[in-house]
Amino acid sequence: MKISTKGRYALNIMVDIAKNAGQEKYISLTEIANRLKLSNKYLEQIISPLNKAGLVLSTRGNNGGYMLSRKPEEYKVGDILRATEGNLAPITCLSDGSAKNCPRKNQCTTLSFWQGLDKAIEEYVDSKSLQDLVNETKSTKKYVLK
Amino acid sequence: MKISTKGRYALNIMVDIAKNAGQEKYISLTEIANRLKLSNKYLEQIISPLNKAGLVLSTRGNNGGYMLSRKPEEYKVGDILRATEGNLAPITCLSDGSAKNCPRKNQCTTLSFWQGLDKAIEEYVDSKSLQDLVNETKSTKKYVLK
DNA sequence: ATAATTCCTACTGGTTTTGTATGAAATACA
DNA sequence: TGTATTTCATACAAAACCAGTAGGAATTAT
Repeated sequence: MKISTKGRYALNIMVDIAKNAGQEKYISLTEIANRLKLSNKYLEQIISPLNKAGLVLSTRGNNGGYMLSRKPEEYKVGDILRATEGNLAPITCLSDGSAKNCPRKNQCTTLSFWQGLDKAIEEYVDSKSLQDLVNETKSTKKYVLK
Repeated sequence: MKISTKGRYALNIMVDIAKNAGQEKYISLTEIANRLKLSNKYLEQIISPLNKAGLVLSTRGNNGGYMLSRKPEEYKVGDILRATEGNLAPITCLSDGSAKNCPRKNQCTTLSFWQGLDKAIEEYVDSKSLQDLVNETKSTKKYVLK
């Protein structure tokens, strides 16, 4: 029951953009990758679905890059994860819809349990916003003061 | 974010035992596999950790098999899933404990989000019992009456 | 003895994950 | 206009993981 690096890195990317560009300007993936210490090329593949889903805006060419399309508080974390992970449903028959016309539907004693788990997950990830993550940034005050 | 067949089949096995043997007698895996229409050999591998974790009791030899070690209402579904899936934590650094001494711990803006997701999942799976699943069995009355 | 059963471990084909690699298309700027 | 920079698209590949199959040893009732 693991989230892949795509989902994890996608959150990191979005937090990085929120903190370093927001909706003010475009920043390049190279810049983001350097800060996150992750492969530029791999991040390209991860930001692509975010771009297609309209979660970020992009421009090509020199001085191009990405920026947020909304305010950080207007992104549910669930939006970001679903765009990159595909679907958070814990079992396939829920995510591909096959549960609805499953021949064993009436004999299945676990379906509603899984539906409940799916709901618990969706409700949690949709209860948090990108701004909530940005707010997690630890204060560096003690180092500054010293 | 998918549960593997191990976790899914483990629940099916436990429900089957609860419905057909409970703590009264031992039933063989062959019998269970036939009812579930799953591979006997594969189920052997799945029931093994359940046995080692003490969630079922077993006897070998002729007329051997498995039975529950407790009443169905005394199993949290989470117990069964954790025994077979290993761990339900959505990211590795939570399940292997590496988050605690992670060098980037203070810069990590997503850790508490993932901890919260983990908690939401654990709380849900621990709020349901094996008996809850058994109770999901649909009535076959309409067929009987017909 | 024999048949039935759990228990143990190795193997395997397929899929998914986690990237790398190559290059085309677009853009700013000198 | 040419060059550097950037996104965008697609192919490739190693490693890990998943979902089972296979063979046989140990145990037990009859």
